[in-house]
Amino acid sequence: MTTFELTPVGVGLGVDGGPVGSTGACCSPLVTEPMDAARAERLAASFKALADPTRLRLLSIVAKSEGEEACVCDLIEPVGLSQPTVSHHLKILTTAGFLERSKRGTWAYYRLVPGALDRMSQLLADA
Amino acid sequence: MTTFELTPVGVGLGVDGGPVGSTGACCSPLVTEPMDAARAERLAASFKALADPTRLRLLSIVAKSEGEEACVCDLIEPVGLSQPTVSHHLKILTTAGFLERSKRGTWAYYRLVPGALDRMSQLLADA
DNA sequence: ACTGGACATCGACGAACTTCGATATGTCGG
DNA sequence: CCGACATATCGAAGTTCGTCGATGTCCAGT
Repeated sequence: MTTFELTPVGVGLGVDGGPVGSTGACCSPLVTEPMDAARAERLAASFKALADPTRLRLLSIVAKSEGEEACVCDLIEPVGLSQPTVSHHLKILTTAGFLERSKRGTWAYYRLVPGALDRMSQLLADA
Repeated sequence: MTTFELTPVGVGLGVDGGPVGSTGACCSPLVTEPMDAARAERLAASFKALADPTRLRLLSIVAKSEGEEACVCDLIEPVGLSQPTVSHHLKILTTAGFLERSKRGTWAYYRLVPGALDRMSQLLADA
């Protein structure tokens, strides 16, 4: 597992419409800088955390829960998967910076990290 | 391959802060509807197309290219992968609705589909 | 202390993904 | 028509991912 990134970092796709030296037909050699591999890797890790239907549903359920938080037991039945699997997905979302965990008593409550999704939104908008 | 979706469809994560019948401690049985499986599947498919560093770099390069379009030969060298691999990624991005292809002569030119990324941005913002 | 419950971790299996070389398709110039 | 080139498609190999059952850990009652 390529170890998901800690937090979604803000970076655009890097558009600026700057004129590039136009070669006649094709294959102009200078694209200056596209998007460095490291940045692409981090961004992809964030999107990867969102690239699963179960995880999107988990985010949705947490978001619409009272107090904007939900414990694992609230999440197992709606998604229809085993408890270890749900726990696994929640860990991925937490490691990626979209959820935060707070344990109270026997239960573990998950809630949305305030600006996380908005930051991803901004990334795509700036593209 | 789970056949990527045709176009990113607009759907929010479904937040509305509505009060749910509060059971005493935990595990309230009624979450009404989180996000139907089909919607989650489509959204996840779109994110999956963005969940790869190479594809993000391809989008970036295309976006900052002159005329906002680039042929495959422009893309192979920057990402440092084989031509079949680049072609493969471009197909995924095209099938997902982020790129469109137009063949002129021997070359295939790819450009961003106008509202595609913005639509994804909106999805996350509405969450 | 012991039992029961909530959650996390581990190990394993099948499916999906990324990548490549080889090959097919299609286009232009001679 | 033929050879050179730009892309796409086709297996195949290696890796990653999603899922589960079994197990470990921690907390609250009795």
